[in-house]
Amino acid sequence: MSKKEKTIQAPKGMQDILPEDQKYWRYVLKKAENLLEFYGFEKIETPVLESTDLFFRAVGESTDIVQKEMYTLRTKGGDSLTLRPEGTAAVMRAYLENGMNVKPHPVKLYYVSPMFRHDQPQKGRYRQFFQLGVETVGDSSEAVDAELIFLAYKFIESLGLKNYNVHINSIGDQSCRPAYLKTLKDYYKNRLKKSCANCKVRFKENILRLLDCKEEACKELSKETPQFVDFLDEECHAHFKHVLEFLDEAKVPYILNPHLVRGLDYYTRTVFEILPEENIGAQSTLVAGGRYDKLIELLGGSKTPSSGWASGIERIILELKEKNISVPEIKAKPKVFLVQLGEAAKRKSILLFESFRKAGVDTKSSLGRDSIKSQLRIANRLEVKFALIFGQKEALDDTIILREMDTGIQETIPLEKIVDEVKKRLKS
RNA sequence: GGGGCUAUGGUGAAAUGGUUAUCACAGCGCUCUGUGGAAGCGCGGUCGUGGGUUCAAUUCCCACUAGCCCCCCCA
Repeated sequence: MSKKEKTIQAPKGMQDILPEDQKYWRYVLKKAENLLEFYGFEKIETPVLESTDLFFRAVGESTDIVQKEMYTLRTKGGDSLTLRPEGTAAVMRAYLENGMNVKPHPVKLYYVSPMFRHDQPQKGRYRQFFQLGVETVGDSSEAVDAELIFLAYKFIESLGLKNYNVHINSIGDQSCRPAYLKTLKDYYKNRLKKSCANCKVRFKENILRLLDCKEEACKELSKETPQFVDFLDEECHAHFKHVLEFLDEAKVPYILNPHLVRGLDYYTRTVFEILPEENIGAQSTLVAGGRYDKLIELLGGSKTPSSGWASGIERIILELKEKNISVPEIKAKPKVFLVQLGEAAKRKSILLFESFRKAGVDTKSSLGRDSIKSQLRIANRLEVKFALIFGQKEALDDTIILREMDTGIQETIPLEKIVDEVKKRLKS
């Protein structure tokens, strides 16, 4: 008695994308591609693994992503590599490494790639998930931010999703942020005992994060918080103002959200998210992004102000399904089914089938089956228009029976004419 | 890292502390090596894993694992 082997499951939080779901993926990717290519973005792929150091430097050591969510492994040679938790850092590394800084700027790039974060899986959140990322590198203009936000919004809209808002804020830059952080510190100093344990840590490590804490007590506190807009220096303020003016012009609905900050350290100035009107929980964010003027310098490049966003594909697809948005089917229904009987016919069937492929006629067959009954049953289930019956007799005298499935009318046709005959009848 | 719910053929469900675990759908095979949509019959589960309670566990208890969901956080 042989024992059955235990079956193996996919790792926690990782899922198969099954054939029946492919139509959603193709739909979303096609929409994104069409839109972005038109706007001059070029596709880039980077390795799944990067030096761990890249994310330490780019994403920030104090962030949750780096502190507790990275899949890090050591190579036999002793290097520390990490499955990328996000795309921007890797793409900027590729930008520098491949000398894209000599290209005309801005360099506009996009990618659709799997990202990996070791956190608790739940709705719309997986340990391996695909991100569509879009980056405009080397342009500090407010128009770039506005265009990116516009594109993000158009992307959502083009999918058929309605009632989404852009939430937007500015978190300043190196010159004005310190003053704001100091004010924030002063504000919280006396009130810290009212806030949650996490926020007490954040107070020391990343005080900006106090603003978007979801704890009730902290929410209360942050209502009264001095707002960053009032502390932006002249340049940042003008930049932000102009972004908003562009958005007004482009008719992108936005909501100023002074509590919007980002979980990654590299952001400066503009930050934004796209959320459904009815649900503003963290995991319903469909797109998030912002400007990162200092990132490339952090990675050893020269001053290259840039901006971008990312969108979780699984989340988008979940949303499409929830909103009952229909997407086109991928596979056309086959038109013809080839039924074969007997060894000789079966052998000849291979090339016959191929001649239908060459002629562009969508054909199916089941060479493994022998009985005419079971083959016709499949033909029927596939709802083909014609069945071709190719038996011993036909194989011998080079003919084939063409059966119209609806009527059951059959006709014997010379083998060399069958492809043309089927094509002709499919047209009429 | 914390919490809630769940785990029975491929799928969806049922029942049960005690011979052979039930049903529907799907799959495959046969009735049917020359004609489909129908019908009939058959095949397929060591009841997630490990331990405990018990004469006896798929059933009760515990742990683990996984799934779903929530907090945290992110896309």
